[in-house]
Amino acid sequence: MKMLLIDGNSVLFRGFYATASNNMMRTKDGTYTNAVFAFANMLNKAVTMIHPEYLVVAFDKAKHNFRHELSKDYKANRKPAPVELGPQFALVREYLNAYHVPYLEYDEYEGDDIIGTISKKYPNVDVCILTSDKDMLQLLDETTEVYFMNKGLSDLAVIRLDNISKIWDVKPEQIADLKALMGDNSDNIKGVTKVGPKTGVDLIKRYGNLEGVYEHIDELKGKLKENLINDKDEAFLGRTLATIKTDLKIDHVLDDFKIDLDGAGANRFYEKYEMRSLIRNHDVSIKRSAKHGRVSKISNELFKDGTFIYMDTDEFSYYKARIYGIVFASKELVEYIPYEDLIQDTEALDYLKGEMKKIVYGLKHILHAFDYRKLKIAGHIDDMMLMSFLKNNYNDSIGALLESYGLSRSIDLQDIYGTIKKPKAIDTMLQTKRACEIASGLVAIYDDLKKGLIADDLYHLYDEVELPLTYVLYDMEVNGISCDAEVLNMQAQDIRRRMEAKAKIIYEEAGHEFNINSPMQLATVLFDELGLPANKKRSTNVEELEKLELYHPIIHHLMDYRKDMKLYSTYFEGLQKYISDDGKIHTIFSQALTQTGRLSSSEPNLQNISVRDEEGKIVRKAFHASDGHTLLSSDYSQIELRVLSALAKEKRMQDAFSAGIDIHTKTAMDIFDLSKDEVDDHLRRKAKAINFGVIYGISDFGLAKQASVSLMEARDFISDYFKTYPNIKAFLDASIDECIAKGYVTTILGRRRYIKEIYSSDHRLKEFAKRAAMNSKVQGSAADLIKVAMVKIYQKMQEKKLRSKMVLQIHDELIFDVADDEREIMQELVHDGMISALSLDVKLDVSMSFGYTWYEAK
DNA sequence: GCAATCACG
DNA sequence: ACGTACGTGATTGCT
Repeated sequence: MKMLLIDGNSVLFRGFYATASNNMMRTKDGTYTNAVFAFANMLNKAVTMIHPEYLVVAFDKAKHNFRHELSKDYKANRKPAPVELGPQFALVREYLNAYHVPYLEYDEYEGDDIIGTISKKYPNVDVCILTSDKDMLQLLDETTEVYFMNKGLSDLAVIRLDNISKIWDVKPEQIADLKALMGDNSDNIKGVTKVGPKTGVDLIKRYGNLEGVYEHIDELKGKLKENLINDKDEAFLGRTLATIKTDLKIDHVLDDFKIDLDGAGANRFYEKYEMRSLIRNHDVSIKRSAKHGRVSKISNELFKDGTFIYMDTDEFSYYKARIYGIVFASKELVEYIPYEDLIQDTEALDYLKGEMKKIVYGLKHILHAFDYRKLKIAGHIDDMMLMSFLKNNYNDSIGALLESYGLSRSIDLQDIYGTIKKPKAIDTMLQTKRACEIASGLVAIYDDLKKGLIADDLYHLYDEVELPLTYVLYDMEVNGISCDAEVLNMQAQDIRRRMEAKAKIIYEEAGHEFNINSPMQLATVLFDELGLPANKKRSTNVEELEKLELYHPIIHHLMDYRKDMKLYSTYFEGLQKYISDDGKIHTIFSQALTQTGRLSSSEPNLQNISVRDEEGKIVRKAFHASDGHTLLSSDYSQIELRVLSALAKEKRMQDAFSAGIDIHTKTAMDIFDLSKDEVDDHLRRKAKAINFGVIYGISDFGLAKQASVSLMEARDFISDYFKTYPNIKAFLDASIDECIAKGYVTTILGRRRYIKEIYSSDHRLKEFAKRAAMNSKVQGSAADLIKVAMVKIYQKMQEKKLRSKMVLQIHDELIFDVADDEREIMQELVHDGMISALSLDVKLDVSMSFGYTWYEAK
């Protein structure tokens, strides 16, 4: 049996100084908490290390005791505690009460004496003393050890009889005598003049104790002897003061100290005083088991709030993720159930598929992983990944989320599982620890996060758009889109032959072979060997190559080669490896990634399949509908400009959209003050460039480059544009002002993008922030719009039990795999869903087209 | 692992 | 006087 005795004042003091700084830990209302935080940390660390059956904390009271009676100087030079520490004496008692840790304090005794007495009182109990006071070492014996706090909070030195020499080279019972000789400034024990640790230890080792020293006083000589004689009374008094008493009358029985921690109580304390990182550290049931009854206990406890379900997985596979285990977590319990146990635990499985509310991180991934293993999860499920994405713009990073709440980052996923190339042998202890820490961290954050969403007016966006959308995207990912490997491969071979021929020509022009794919080697050939005029950065991108086209025939071939290389490696060849056994490509839609609220698509990216030129566009011939189905492509026309005109309330532009006039032509007419017939292709291109420029966050330089006009001309365009559309100008200015005022900009549904660069003193960054602020409102609102449309259309399709499937989203375009007998209903449903997703102050328009392949449906 | 390039909206 | 269009992902070469 073990008992942990904590020297309260000593631990609190040392904890305070270990964490003291200019910017000390304090709560929102200014209460300093650093010492209590450190105290709690040490207490929990010791409890974890020792696993005591008994626990008690002893404090000093700032009263007079027998030592003061003996010496008026005792502790007389003590300075009062720093003002930041003072109130924490009461706070630590509140903490101990909350945690159900017994503590003792007496007017007439010091903490040391309480600990001394208890440590000697129970011969059958092994005693561990947590302190930072070296005096305590005098209590060491066969059954007593001291856990000694060093400088920081990180390590605890365990001092036993056999290693006491680490601190003092004397025996425990000699420590008071040693102190009597050398004195102790903190207690104002004067000691013998000119005797310090060195002489003191020397004397004690030679003569055993004070009595021994004075019996042999004649063996000493000189000043030392003189001082010893002069200070004899002082020395004996000092020993009495320094001796920890072990015979106090303490009115307690052992059972009073029986450990009975109230983890939930401690958690409430941590919550109240904003020490959330400690929440996971208390003695929750971090276990690896599937003990019968455990899960039902969780469900009973947390029926109202929901239980946290954390899926422990590596990141090697998305659709067929390996589930190592599931953590069930609540505020009181954290339990890791290994997969092998889980699948036999009917209670746990029933709980998962039952209607009780659950909270997860990354729902869509869990749905896939569960589906692959034939596991079920149902009920209302909150997804903290989506919540934190909306609240803080954290893109799919548990680490960042936990850290932002003052919780430590926990162990990196890669430290447990390694990488796909270098998988690790799994340390199950570490694995369990990590998963449980994350789960309990997320539990601690949930309420706050939800409150934050509501406070930031983001809850509707979460609950009515993002969360339902997760199920839509899950379905789209499951559906996939059929892709014919043969079609891709035929083209791939064609292109490869074409490229090889091109390469030969290029080598001839260059005079030797080199790696055309290496921009560095290519730059050498072009700028050094062929002597073509180099740009500042020796860039070889198309933009620069185009400028060189007239200088040398090699340029044209290079551009062809580059284009073919891209098509070959990324599309015609590259896409083939993503075709699964079902003949389909299943992309992954990231819902919590982009800065603006758009989706992103990866493995493979199906949002950047070639379309702009004919050679590339034929990739789309490989994507086709399933049997008895036809692909339907439906895209918003000019969605971002329409959103802009609505947000800016720019009547002239809104009217043009309502009238169905070509917007770029209309812009050219308006800014150049021309009739429709006077606007030629060239002018329309300029107008188009400026329209795009406005969406991207206008800059004269960017426009000049894009529209190939002079900087002067670009400035004039912009000035004319803003004169024509003054509300656009006002809107853009207001967007920047909003960003400066609040640190973020909002979309039509309240989605936020934080742009801290707006406060940068770096001109470049600040200008970027302004453009991003302008663009994000438009791009983000358009993203809101199509997300709502997707949810509405999906719900309608479910209601009507249609067999057609939504398969892709490309920012302003939706692709459906439509059952042939559902073409009419789908056309109407999709059209209406997209047009009326949100009520905007502008007419929306979609263009729709059917085709067996994606190429034809355009 | 990063830079350069280029595919899309 | 800065050096710039906004948002993504995949491939390649190179350190």
